Amino acid sequence: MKYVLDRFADEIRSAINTTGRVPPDLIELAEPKANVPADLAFPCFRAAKASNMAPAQLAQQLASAIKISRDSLIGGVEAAGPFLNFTVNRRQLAQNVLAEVGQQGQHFGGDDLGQGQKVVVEYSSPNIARRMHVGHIRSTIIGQSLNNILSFLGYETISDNHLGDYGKQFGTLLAAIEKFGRPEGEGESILAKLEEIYSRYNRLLGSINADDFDADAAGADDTARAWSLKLEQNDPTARELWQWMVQATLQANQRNYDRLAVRFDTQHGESFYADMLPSVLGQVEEAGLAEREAGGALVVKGLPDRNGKELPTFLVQRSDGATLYLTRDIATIIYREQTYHPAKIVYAVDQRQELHFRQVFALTKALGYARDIELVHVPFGTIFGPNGEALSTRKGNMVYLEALLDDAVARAKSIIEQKLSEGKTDLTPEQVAEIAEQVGVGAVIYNDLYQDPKRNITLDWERMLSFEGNSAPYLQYTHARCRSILREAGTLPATCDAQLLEAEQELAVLKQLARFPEAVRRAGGNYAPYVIADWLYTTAREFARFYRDLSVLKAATPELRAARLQLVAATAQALANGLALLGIGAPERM
RNA sequence: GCGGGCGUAGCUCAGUUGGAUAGAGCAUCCGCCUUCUAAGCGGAAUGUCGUGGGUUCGAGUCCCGCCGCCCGCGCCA
Repeated sequence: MKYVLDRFADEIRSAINTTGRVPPDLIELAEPKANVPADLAFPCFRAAKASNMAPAQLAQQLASAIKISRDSLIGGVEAAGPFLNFTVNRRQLAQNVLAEVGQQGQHFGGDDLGQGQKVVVEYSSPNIARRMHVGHIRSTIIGQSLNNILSFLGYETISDNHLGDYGKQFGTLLAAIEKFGRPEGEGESILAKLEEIYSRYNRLLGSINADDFDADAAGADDTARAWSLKLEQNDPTARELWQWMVQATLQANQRNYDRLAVRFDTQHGESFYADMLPSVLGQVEEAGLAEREAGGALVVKGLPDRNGKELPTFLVQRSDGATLYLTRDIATIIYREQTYHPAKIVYAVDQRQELHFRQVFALTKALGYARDIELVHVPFGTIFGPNGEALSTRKGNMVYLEALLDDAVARAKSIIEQKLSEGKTDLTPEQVAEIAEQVGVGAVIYNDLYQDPKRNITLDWERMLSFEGNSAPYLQYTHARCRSILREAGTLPATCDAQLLEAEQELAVLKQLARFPEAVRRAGGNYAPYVIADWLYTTAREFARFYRDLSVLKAATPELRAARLQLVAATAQALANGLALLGIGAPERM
């Protein structure tokens, strides 16, 4: 899809090309630094070298050779040393941007580049019978945003919550329920109780490490093993209890998902693929990719990754015959290939799984599957406690998602109430509650999306719940200010003369709006929601300057007022679109 | 040991396939609410871009070495 800045760049390339002085493959455009009074530049170094000329000389020649028609998007061209600088035609830009936002509304910024292609996005993936904690927040928030962005780019996305509902911890859980009784309650409290009896049972086994399942339960407890076996053999009692745990977990998590605007198309847990495992193992062995060791384990050695590097040895089957999650991940890819035929499968999963995914992807491809599927692991860093210490249930410093959201919302509420008492805003109690929810939750989401996901995060409550500067509330506030002006104005004029928007502040906002589509494409291409966050923040700042200097409602003429109102409406729309891609709400007032 | 990630202002981070004077927020200091919401705006101050080489017209960005921090490397997920 071509937006106004795309056409602007096309026109420039074509104009340079028409001069016949630059080979087409050397026409590369770059965005000038902020201090340069130009919108797009052609650095002439390479082209000059090719034609044995000084760069500045070529720039000069090109500048005089290029002719600009009256209705062109190019407003001007000028040589600045070795750079050929182009400025956009302000009037054309204003008209085009306002028309694009006006016509496309909530679709402005979207694209059709993913048309006809499916993408499976796997994220969140919490464990059954456990509360969602900081470890799941990132996957959930980043994954949902990626899903939104890819969908906005025209891909048909299938969001999948790959629940941890399989594995040996369920034997222990069933044994724990048998011993301590089935917990009662509602929502997360029931999960908290399950965690409690689980770790109590683990302590019985002599394990204190209940947090990351590395307890070596071998030989420790026959009961847990027996339950594990029963579950695998579809024993009715075991199945019923397991089913109940799954349901209780889904129900509790759903509340968090609703608050975070997280939606799944499917929630197939690992157990969903259980039937496929024997076949996968058979294929691995048949293909000669793995060796059966004396103990019975099936081991893959020396498998090259996509760069030809040898991967460390890994197991696809334990010596006791059980499968591993790597095996299940392969089955999952095969299922997705056969069911959806996706162009990509995107995993929003912890950075520490990097090797795991290289192994999964390599073995899957080696088996002949997913040949046409781009398998993408989008890794993110770890969240540490305020002092940089690791968070764990064991240490008692774990941060749970629901509590975190509640904290943020409470904080937002008290700030709104303060504004109310200062007479700075006027809201009903219902509105206060609703806005506090959007603002508080938005702050938490934004804290996770405003930077490159690869970075680790050290929790800092002050910053996380900061409502100033580069934060979700600031963006929401800017949106609310726009809406406030539009409310005061009453009806929005149907048409306006966009050419009246000639002030620098207006132009800066218009340019920023025009950059949104490219920001969305870059966010999608790099699996980087922070690109959207960056764009939102810059847009809000530009709008704040406009807001400070130029009155909309008291504009000098009715025509100018109408044009500015359209600009405000477009800004509000674009901000709302960007926030939606991050999963953040845009309240009408604050 | 091998592999992955990170290193930019006191703190938290941006910095497109190499391009023009390295940018924000927070914190600090100084200003701005009779005027569309001050969750805002303006100004001041803050940098051997971890380090040493190399590539070239040009390197925070690419290549190599080194240092520091985090993580991963068969029977957990």
